Amino acid sequence: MTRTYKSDVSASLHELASDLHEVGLIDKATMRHFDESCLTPIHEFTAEDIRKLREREQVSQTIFAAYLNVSKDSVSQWERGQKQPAGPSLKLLSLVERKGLSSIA
Amino acid sequence: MTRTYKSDVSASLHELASDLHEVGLIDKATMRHFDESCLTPIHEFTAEDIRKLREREQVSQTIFAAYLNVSKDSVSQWERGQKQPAGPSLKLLSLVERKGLSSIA
DNA sequence: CAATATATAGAACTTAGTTCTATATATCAA
DNA sequence: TTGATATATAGAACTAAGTTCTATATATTG
Repeated sequence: MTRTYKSDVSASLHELASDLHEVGLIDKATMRHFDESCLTPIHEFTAEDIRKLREREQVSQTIFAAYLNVSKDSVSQWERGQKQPAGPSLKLLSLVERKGLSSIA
Repeated sequence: MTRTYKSDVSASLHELASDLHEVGLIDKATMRHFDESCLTPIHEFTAEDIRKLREREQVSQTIFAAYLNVSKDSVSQWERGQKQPAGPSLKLLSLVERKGLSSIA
């Protein structure tokens, strides 16, 4: 199964870098840049994007909201372009986009 | 590797329930209750909890913040009890707690 | 010494996220 | 048919999360 390959590699790489850091072979700045370069870049989501994403996962706004731990009204507002998801919400939407709803169950 | 077993099961179960729903064998209400019962319950995090969690992952506030897609100041405020993480932030903290930082890379 | 990483502290600001009510359909069971 | 529920839109009002900024302090590193 290749589905979790990426995160396992990330975990291993981080552990290696972390160990190298502890032993003093790489400094904190390098460690920081390493970590940040590992992070999947996060993009904006249009109202349309969000609705498509939710429909791809075949769930109602209520269920989608429950997965993200936000209110159903928030999801509704996102999909109508009345509110823009920010910070941590964008992160969760990115995770769902890349790894599916069940990855954040 | 057992690390992703849980989410694979979740995915499969959701797909099965989803198919049963499409075929009309279970209604939307049941589908909703099914999905919500699948979600890992989310609890509050004290300032201490968050600091411990971050230290377990061996990263600075800055890096931790980058993973969650929040500002470093927010993490600092959480750890000092000045602000309480809410909704989507709590969800991300729960994911990190259960599956590790790399699971949300 | 100078520069950077890390973390605390506090203040001011913006707006995301919540909650509430109302409206409208569709589905489903009695 | 009727009543109850699921789903979704709409708008208003409120709270506080999250952001950004500045200042301070310490430790580390070139």
